[in-house]
Amino acid sequence: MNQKPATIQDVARAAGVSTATVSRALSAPERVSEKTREQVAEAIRATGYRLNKAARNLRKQQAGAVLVLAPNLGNPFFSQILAGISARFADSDYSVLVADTSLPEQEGKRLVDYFLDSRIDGMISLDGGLTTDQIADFEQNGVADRIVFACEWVQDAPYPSVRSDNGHGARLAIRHLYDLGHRKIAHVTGPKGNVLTRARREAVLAERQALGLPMQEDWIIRGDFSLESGEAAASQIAAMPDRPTAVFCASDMVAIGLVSGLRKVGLQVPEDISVVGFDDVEMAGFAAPPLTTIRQDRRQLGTRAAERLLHRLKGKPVDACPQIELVDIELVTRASTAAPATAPLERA
Amino acid sequence: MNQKPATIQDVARAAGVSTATVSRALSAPERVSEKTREQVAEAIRATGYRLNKAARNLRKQQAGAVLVLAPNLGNPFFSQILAGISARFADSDYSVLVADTSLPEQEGKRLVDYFLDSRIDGMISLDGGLTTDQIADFEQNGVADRIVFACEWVQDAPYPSVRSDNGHGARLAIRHLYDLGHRKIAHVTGPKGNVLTRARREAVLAERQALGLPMQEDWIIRGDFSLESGEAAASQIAAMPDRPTAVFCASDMVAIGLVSGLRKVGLQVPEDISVVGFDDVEMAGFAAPPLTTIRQDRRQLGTRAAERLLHRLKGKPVDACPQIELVDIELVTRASTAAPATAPLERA
DNA sequence: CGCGTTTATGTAATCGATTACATTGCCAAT
DNA sequence: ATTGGCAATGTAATCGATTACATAAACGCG
Repeated sequence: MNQKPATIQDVARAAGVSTATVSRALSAPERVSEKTREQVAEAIRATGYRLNKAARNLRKQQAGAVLVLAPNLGNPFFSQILAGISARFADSDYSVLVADTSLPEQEGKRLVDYFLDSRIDGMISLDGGLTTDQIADFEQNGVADRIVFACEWVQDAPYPSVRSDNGHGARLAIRHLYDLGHRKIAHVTGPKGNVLTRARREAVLAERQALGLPMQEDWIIRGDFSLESGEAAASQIAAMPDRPTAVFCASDMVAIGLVSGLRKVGLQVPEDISVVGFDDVEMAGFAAPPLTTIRQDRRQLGTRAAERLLHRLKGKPVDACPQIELVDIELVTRASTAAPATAPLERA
Repeated sequence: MNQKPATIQDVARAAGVSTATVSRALSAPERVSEKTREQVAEAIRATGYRLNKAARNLRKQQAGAVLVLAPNLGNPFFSQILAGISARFADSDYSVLVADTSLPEQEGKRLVDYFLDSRIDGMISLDGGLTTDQIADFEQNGVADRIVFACEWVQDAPYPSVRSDNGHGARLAIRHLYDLGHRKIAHVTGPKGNVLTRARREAVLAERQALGLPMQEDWIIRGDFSLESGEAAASQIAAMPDRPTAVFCASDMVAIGLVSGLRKVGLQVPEDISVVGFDDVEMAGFAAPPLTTIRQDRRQLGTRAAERLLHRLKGKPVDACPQIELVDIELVTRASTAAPATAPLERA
């Protein structure tokens, strides 16, 4: 019952036509007559034919797959974007491959090898931290125009990217805290060298300046988007002589870690300190207290990047779309922010 | 500067040998002489040759890829497993493809088509909820022996699976609560029909019985692993005339949602109710209060399933390994569980 | 009617590897 | 010297599609 799968030859024989006609009936139906088309359709049904993608790919000199490069698949933030990408490619002729740049197994490998081995036709990178070597590899091998960035991007490199308006998000956060009455606002950043870290930090600084808020060196605290770094930031903040009344975190994970850490040192959120996150991961609304945050539409980041890559792969002119596509971002107000407690002085 | 990539023909010419020899030098070095091997190596260096996987795959009648089927990529629980799988395949000749069964785009498609289109050689399913139609498809097309389940599995189907010892986990949870002094223990389950739901529920029932604990119909509450279902369970529990003093949840997400919901109705964890989760996602340790839970080694679930599939694909005898591989599980005690408050009666 | 054009289809080369089978040369055993 | 065996390599078929080019039939038009 388990024969060899039918090939296009078998179909051709069954339909009484040539393989060329079968191929055409499949990929360019308007080029064969109504009658033949039906015969072929019938023959396909009869034989249970399925096109062999490996054969097609070889002949068409393509790979039929795209790679999604994530800095850390274990992070739910990225998997949502992946889901969006996956959705967009689901009904295309491309398979979606994934690779994790944080994996030690990947260390030795050059990314461009995926292209050179004809395993992929294009790539969406969620990792803006590619090395200059890697970038150079892409240029040299002429695959640079089949790469799109989502969420993160590479500074000063000519790759199209789909991203959230990080500056706007950061400004919304600061503005929200300001409107609540906060003046002493700290910021826990992302990891060093990260483009998001930079975009958000710059916007925080600019907005604080614009609002005439006090700036203190140690109110900018280095984090790395992780829960742990948020918790670490909590002890730093608790130890400050001139303690901020609010903290804007570069990610929800940091914010949740921070809240957890603050609680451990006896500080309540939002009574003692207000906290704003970034991303609006599912968990944010269920944290204690529910987290005020900046929502990124992660799924849309994914689908739009996928869309963009598909265009590229179809050979659409490179300049048909803007290099940078911004996805809307919004403030979600929950219980982790409130007006600051009246200052001790005034209370006395 | 951007020539056509070198083929095996180019290498053969450069090395002054035939393509067959080049191929052998690459895939079976011991079959060519030392000298030739070096010539070929040199020619490869000189030409910058890279093997074309599409061509190899066509000839070898394989796809060079495996599919990971996830019920929901957006769920951090699955992405960790995916990371494990990805790691194991990183230095193999297989690419890792992902698909999300929750995607509406996938609806119409038959899973077996991935095999029939020669897009994949094997599959790891994290979804135990495949329909009997899908299973039948696999059998009929002779691909059933290239499928491995991880984490979840299909009841009564002969697929190998790597899973946690769910029963043991559930017993650990109940036992832990019992040891703290709890007697009225509720359980929020997973979704209907899910194998994990069943395994954990059965173990809960059995253990409660073994310990001689009171059983009440409504102390088994249907959930679906999600934050929302945990929150919903909270209101149900709050409304119970005879309220349990502890709840064991089928997932951490449920537990976190439950804690959040309980807080909203004025119940404190662990003072009023103790809560135990399942999975030990990163977040668990940072929840408020930090969550006592059953840790699953998700990464290992992934790597071991990958390992298993690789064996299958290498044509190793099907029965060389046990059908079911269990991964260790452990209780992680944190602050969401404590001894129950003294009963009102005794207190009076 | 005759010629150019269009439409439908067939023939066969092609993509780049692997591998069955053939060939060659060498060495040892008889 | 002959023969058998083995090691190293070459020749060419093969995987299953796509597509350039060729061909044949049908059609239009003066």
